[in-house]
Amino acid sequence: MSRKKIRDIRHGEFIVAALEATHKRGFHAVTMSEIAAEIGATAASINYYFGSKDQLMFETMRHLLRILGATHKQYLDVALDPKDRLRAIFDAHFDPSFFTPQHCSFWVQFWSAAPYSAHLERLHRINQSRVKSHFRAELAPLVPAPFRETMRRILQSYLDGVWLSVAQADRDIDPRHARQEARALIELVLSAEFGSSK
Amino acid sequence: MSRKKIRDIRHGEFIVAALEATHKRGFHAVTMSEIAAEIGATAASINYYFGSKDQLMFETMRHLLRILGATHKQYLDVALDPKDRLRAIFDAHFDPSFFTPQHCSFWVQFWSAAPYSAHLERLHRINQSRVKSHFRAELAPLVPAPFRETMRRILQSYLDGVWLSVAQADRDIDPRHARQEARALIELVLSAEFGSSK
DNA sequence: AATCATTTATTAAATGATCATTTAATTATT
DNA sequence: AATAATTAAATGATCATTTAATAAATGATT
Repeated sequence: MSRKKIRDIRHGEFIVAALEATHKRGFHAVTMSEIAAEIGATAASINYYFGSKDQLMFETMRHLLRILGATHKQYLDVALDPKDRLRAIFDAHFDPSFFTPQHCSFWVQFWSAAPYSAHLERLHRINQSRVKSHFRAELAPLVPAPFRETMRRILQSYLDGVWLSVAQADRDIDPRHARQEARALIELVLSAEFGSSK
Repeated sequence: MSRKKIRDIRHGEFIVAALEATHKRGFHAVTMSEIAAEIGATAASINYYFGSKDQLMFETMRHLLRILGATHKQYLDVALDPKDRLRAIFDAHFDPSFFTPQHCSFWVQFWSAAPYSAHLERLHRINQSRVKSHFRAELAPLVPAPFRETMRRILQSYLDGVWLSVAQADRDIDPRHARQEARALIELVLSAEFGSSK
């Protein structure tokens, strides 16, 4: 049980450190030493555990993706109807454990760095299409096919835009408020009169 | 008339070069030499004209902000009613001259860099509040006060989200399509039954 | 026009700073 | 004793920026 302990502990600690230090100094500006200092360690130890700075950033992003996926799953499991399932996507993204300046900030910087790194881009693509196909699936019973893609893009762009704004706000954001507005948008989208339906 | 010519020509050339090179290599990764090479010049000449790399990036962003502001103004000038004026904001952001991978890409990277540079943040804040107050003004005659801010945030987040997606798409985006979807969202927002109105 | 002095543009090479990464040694665990 | 964890110091690469020199344009004076 204690065979892998230290390695796993450090792994987690450095990921938290990377999130915190990156939020403070920026994805590119942040140095190995700053990240290490966050937990009173030294730059060399990051390489001991992760091999390189890029790998650490990669693992940190993967960590966020895992949290997001798991949180989403939790909400899905208790969703009762299609509308609930659609809400679950937003609820996951706006979960208090996730909807923080640190996370949104790292995420936005990851977005902007992804096109320039094969590894990051792969992660980004995987998540993007995961979210996309969930949106499509949940919208299917709610919106007629001809309007579905437009509605999906509206919802998905909105979602990204909200994270962007949190990454840039100094003030802390209230997750409940974000959810409330997301629900308003969902109502709007679903209340639309899609030509044929009226 | 030819007193300032060379200086002005180079100024413009280097800004175009910065946009192009940044799109290719990324905001932070791009080097002075790469930018200069874009127009067959040398890194030192950038400092001759701009003083520093930071200044060049700053001026490049200011250039984009000016274009956006001017384009918006053009659309406003021909808008006939409140709904047209609201559309003008989207039309400007999705103008073919502006809605390109280069521009959106630079813009997204600027967003992510802004919180870490006093200069950039100032630019960002100025533009953000300019757009915000336009949205507010145009929505005023169209949406009852209690819902206005929510609708504004929905529209503005959507707008940012679309640019984000363009920055990440390899394929070229069709400005007409973007406008069409923006109009769909506007219709949605304006067709909402705001409690009291029905 | 022609000459030369002055200012403006441009560059190649030098400078110096900053980092990620490596290495080689030290300390802690098992 | 053997392995794992940690670090201080060395290495080497990459850049932005400076410097010092050269080339090009300008313009004043014959």
